[in-house]
Amino acid sequence: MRKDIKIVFMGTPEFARESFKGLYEAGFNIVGCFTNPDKPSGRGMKLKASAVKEYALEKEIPVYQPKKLRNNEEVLETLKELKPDIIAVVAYGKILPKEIIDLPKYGCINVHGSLLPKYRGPAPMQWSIINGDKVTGITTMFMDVGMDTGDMLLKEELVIEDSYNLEDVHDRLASIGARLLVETIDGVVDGTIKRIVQPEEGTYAPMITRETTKIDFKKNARDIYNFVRGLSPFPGTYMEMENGNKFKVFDVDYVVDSEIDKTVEPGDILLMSKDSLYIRCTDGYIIIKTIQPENSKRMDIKSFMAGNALKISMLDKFI
RNA sequence: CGCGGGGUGGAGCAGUUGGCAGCUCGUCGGGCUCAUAACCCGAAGGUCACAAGUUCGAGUCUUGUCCCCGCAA
Repeated sequence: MRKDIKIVFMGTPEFARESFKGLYEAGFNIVGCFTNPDKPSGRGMKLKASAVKEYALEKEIPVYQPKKLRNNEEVLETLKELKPDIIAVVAYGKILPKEIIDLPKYGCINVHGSLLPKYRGPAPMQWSIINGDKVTGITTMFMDVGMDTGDMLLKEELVIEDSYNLEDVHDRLASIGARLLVETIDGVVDGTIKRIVQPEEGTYAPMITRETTKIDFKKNARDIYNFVRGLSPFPGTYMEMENGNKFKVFDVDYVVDSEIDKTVEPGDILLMSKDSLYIRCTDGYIIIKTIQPENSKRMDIKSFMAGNALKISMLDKFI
């Protein structure tokens, strides 16, 4: 009976909340949840609770928000008192020390947003889209002390449609993850699941930083397209003009054109009209569809060109 | 009191040292005839967020209030 299985859940953002919700609705006995401390965010820097905390409060599950886990006696004591059979970890944002990993009877189970051993690390979904992968998925695994290197349990693939952006992939993987986590725990408890050792070699998906979200027009059209959708709608990408103006870009189309005017260089404006803006890249051009000027909100290109056309001229160049 | 931007006709914006409220688009009507991004003419539509103040006169200056947004997390 699921009700007899005591679970401690650890997670922070929305992606984790889906799994949390999945476990709760599946009827497991969730005895507590760990999530990152409330952080100042939004306008006015007011403290904001994580998505997981909000859900926990709603379901009246005890919440713990330690700043650190390593060498933290209090956390260890708390966990020993909770006596979890399983600790389920989804996008928690902290590395678990060995003494916690070894604590639960059945171990610690993690949901990861890629087909391991590809894309270990913090941003698997983003990089799989950016790299133009056709397929990604969810892997559940037993945690070990490494970064997403534990023994794998269940996998499920997701086809990345050409039209998907990060939000599409994120939402789909979040719900697959929730379902797979429940299946995994069922399987681990009744012993019907077998663990698969990961190959040593894998790839790593590093954190996305602000600096890595700039569009480089010296790349191919298809790569830029993947780059933009892999980072939309959050955190978004941006393009920068020679004069320092920056524009966030959330949605683009692309055209590969070998006949393209060679007098126009990558980064140059190929064409602008009342409702369009085409920018040259290496093997074609990028059609801007959704844009956001600095200090303004995002808008479709038509609205943008209606009011901001004077701020951009054909002579401007994106760098 | 984290930093910053803004509230002007349906949308996006401009509005200089305070002096009749504009632009691009859309809408409606008409013409042309079909335009490799952009055809032409005309019309409707605004208590310039709200309140008070300074002034002969405030979208524009001062003060207060409400609302919205970006960065950063």
